[in-house]
Amino acid sequence: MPELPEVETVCRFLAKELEGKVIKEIKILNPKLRIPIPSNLNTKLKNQKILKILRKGKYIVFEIQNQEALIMHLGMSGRILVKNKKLDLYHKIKLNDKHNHLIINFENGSEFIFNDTRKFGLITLAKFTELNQHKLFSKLGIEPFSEEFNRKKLEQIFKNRTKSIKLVLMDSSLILGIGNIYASEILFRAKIHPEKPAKELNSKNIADIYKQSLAVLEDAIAAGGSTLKDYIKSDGDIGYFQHKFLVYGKADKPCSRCGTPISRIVQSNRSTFFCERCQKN
DNA sequence: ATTAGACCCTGATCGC
DNA sequence: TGCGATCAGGGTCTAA
Repeated sequence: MPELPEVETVCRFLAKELEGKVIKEIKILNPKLRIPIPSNLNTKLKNQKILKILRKGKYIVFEIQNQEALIMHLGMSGRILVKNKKLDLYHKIKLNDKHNHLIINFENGSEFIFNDTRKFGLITLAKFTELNQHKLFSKLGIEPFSEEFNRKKLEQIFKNRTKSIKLVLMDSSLILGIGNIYASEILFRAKIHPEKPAKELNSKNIADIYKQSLAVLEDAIAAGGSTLKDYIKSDGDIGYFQHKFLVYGKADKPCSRCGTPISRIVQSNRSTFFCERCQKN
């Protein structure tokens, strides 16, 4: 379920909590995920220090002292729990342990748990220096928070593309990190119809999409960050954050801008929410 | 090459 | 209470 902002928030928390920490032991409870968890994880990573934790699209990458890269993806239902003695005192909300896939114990007593009900997530290993050539990363699109992401580049991506703009925004081989929720939110704020073929957008539309993409993602990260504090105090779970959305999940509710009931349609098996009246472009 | 749709898996919820 | 249909914020594979 997490999109770029949620993964970013998780990454920041993990970085704060685990960078510089040394892995004591990794236990694989259930290797069955989108890619099976490699059985040699513990052998490869035991007694190794975590140098850095970073985000690539919706992937989380742990740079390990021995130049291995531990790669994780949360899929739809993946959640991460970090517990240490202090947090454990406050630990109230329990995940269903049945879906714990992996536990990492650290030398300082912290415990990291990867939990994924639907098993669409993944945990795997790669060489850190060869990350960009890795099968998972080699054909990824542009990162919204990078120099590459600008109006010109968007224009280029949209040009000659018959695909609907909503599906283009969600296509991770073109643009990274925008998922089903934020695609709807961005188009609402940019006042563009989700089924509009990308190539039909004019330069004003493109400028709006550029601006609103960044704004929506930044807002969500900010919201995640502020939520995080409270989350950690009461619970080690850093998987889910509830943001307030303008259109997502609001079918039949009045549009916040004009009062027209929000529409729900299906594009490529995914729900899209939009306002027929506001999003005519 | 590009696109829409089926599919992977489990659980919650809704209508009958 | 039970049952089926539908839905859920991910990506990948395939057929056209």
